[in-house]
Amino acid sequence: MRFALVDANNFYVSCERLFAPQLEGRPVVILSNNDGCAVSRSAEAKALKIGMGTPYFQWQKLAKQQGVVVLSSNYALYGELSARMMRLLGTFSAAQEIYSIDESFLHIPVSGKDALRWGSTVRHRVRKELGLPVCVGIGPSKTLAKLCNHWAKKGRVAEGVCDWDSIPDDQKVQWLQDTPMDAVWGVGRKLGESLRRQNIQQIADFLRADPVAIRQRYGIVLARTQQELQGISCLQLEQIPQKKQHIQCSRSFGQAVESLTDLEESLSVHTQRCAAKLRQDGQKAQGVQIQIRSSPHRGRYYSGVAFRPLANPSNHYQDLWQAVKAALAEAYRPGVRYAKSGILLSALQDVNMPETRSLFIAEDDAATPGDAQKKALADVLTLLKKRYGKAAPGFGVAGLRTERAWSMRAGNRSPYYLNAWSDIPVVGAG
DNA sequence: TCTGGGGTCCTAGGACCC
DNA sequence: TCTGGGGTCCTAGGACCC
Repeated sequence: MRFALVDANNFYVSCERLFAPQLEGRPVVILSNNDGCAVSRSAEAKALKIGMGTPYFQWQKLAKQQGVVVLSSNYALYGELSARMMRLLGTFSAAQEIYSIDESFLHIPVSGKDALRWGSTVRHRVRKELGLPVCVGIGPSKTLAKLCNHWAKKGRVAEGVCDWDSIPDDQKVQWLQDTPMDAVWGVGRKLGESLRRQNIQQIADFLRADPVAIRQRYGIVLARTQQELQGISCLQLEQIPQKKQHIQCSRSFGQAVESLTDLEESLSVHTQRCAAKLRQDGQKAQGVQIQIRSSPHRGRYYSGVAFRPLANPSNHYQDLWQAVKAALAEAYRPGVRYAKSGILLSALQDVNMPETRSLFIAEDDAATPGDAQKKALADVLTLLKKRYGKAAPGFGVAGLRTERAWSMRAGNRSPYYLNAWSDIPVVGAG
């Protein structure tokens, strides 16, 4: 069995260019939430040495001088285009794993040298039907498919398709000799540094290293990576998305806040998003953790974390909110300039599994709404959300004010081309 | 002035048990 | 002076991914 990894080229930038063709050939950078750091860069922007994940203020001047187009991120747009791309990719193979917003692993449905032609077809159809540029890496393991995709993106092969089995042997030796370890899937900055200290610089060094020593020093994960690079497949395609073990929602504030009220508002919004994610995943939570913290980059750092178990497993806002409020009271310290708040739901369980309920809470207490009523209300709110988006009603302290001190900054967001009639471009309107 | 968000997995260390 | 061994469970923190 061989694997393909199909990965879009600077996906967010490519999405923006679809609707703004004048951005072709120009340096373009997409910023993270709050216009914080660079998360997607066109080839031209990479050439200007604007690093992935670097804070905007560090290269703002350069961007201005060089005429870089800087955009806030528009996740509604990227999400919709991602869904279309994944649907199309799914038609090329019986087995697909959606690995990230812009990547899919696929089983290759053809054998031998036909793989190259198959990859080329995939690439051309995605380009033609969706307008998105992608590269295809093909190999006998997921890690080698990833590596070949990396080489394809670096332009080492013609046509953006790189097949491990089609690389001439002498070339393979050469590439393994000149590709550094941190290009490998699963090897980041720290591991890369540590390996370098062990005199393992390039992939070829790593392939020569003693597997027992690797297993002992670095653990099972890297030992597996070594096997995968040798063409022994250890990682299977995960076609059915696993249920999540944690669900979290957090956001940095547009500007620092100090008041309990502001923190409550933001946490209430996170609680509603978390509850929606939980129901979407078909799960209930048994515990809630909140975190409020100041900026780690300035002044004295404060991080307040508090946990509350839920009396009964739940996926309803009303129950979660009780726990969140209690946790907030514990974690809050006055006088701190808070930069971020977040919620983490843990001990999740399938809604269909039998649950252990509290002995001490009367199930038929008429004073509190029962689960059926909460569910009915949640369903209605979900529908309204779908129809009216941000304008839909929500619970409690959230949604009272539309302009909040803590709202995100998004100075230059593109229109919702695919989600709002009013934002659809009109051909010929200039 | 200004530094994202949401996941996973692994390991170390402490509490506790017999 | 000298203070066991082996197991489980939980949590915190680190590293990685995109």
